[in-house]
Amino acid sequence: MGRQKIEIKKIEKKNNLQVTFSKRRTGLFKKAAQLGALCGAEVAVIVMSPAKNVYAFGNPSADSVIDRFLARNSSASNPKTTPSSPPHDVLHSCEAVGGLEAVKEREKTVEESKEVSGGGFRWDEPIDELGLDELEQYMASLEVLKKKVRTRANEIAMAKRFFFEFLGSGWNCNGAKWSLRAQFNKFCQILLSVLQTAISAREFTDPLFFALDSRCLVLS
Amino acid sequence: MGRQKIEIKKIEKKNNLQVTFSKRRTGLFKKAAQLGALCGAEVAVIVMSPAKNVYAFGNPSADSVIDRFLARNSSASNPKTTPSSPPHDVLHSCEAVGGLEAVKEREKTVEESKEVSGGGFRWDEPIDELGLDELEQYMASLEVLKKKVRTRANEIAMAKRFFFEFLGSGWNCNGAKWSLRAQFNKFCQILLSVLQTAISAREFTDPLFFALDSRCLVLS
DNA sequence: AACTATTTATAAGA
DNA sequence: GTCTTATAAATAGTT
Repeated sequence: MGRQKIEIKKIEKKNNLQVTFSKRRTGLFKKAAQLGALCGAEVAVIVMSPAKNVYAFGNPSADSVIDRFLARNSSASNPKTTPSSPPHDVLHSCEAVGGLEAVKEREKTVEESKEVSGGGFRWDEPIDELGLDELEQYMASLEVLKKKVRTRANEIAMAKRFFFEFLGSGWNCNGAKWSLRAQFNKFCQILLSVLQTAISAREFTDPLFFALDSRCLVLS
Repeated sequence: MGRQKIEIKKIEKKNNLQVTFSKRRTGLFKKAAQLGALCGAEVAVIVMSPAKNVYAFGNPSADSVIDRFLARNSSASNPKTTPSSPPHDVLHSCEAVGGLEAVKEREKTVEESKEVSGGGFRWDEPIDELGLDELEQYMASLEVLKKKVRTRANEIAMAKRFFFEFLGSGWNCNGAKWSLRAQFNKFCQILLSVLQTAISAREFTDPLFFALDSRCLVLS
């Protein structure tokens, strides 16, 4: 929102970063204050700069809000987060989000990206019976997948970095078995992080969640 | 910022309030995500509606930022609770740091909830050198984690189903090795689906994506 | 849940 | 840091 549009990615010029950090931190606090004033909501915002300076805003106070937040998260009863939404509601909401055309469009896109991303690698193939040779083949297909992902034209920046960070490490190790385990470990980390971030970042009325949800039902 | 200017004071019409709360909460989270992405800052935002529903955003996670915030505040250094020159409406609701006892109490709570989530299972522990016995132990801890997740109070409906679908299958198989591979395979499927769905379903200006993005950089 | 007229935030420049 | 200004982004009211 200024003289020109900027991409939302890490600002490289340190001078710019400092200025933007200040301006946007101020803006964020202002928005938080307005939300509190307009809606009678309790709000806490904590910001740590890259240099680890801490800034906080709270209405009525950061502490009180954090206090309640933590209390709620460790208490036994939590009305908002009780597991009560039936699958049928979920499906309904999912469809309502985009409309039928949008859903079909999305399905097409998913199909396409499956084909492009897959690179001949069968994600759903059982690997329990594979020997070492086959495991090496398995890893080779992952290599192909890696290349395909690398060249996929419409891969957006985020997904790209996500994949590249993952694919770029732990690949050139000694044995397939080692890689498998290492990869398993890494997947655990990543998935857990994805979930934690998602849980803390979004409402559960979010389309993405419904999509994930039905996806998982299919996968299970 | 709309059809007409509004005063920043409590909205009386309940219908309006609900709508504005939703819109502005979303906007606030988005701003927070952008600040995190642009400046590499850690950000946590907690919002409680008048009806006491809790919404949180965190980069890398609300808990981690709160954790650091409390740690810093209890170590007697001076946090910059009030940034250099905020507008008056912000200033008056910026707050001073709370008492030491309350902080310690909270830290305990944080530790507890960490333990509950982890179930004694170390996600970041290398598993490359483990023998079969240890793998069985490994799986046993996953069983514990499974139980803990099952009973964790603040697990929301979606995340619960997501986890349960995953944890509920392929668990009671013959050997740890089989399970490892099966789990790896399943993780591949799920993660890929998560990404594909996310990629096709959402804009990349979405807060979740920024959150995921910085998360991944940390993980790599 | 979309749309759009406006207001507000802010990127770049002084 | 401050102030200014052109532009991008958020959003109040509307359908």
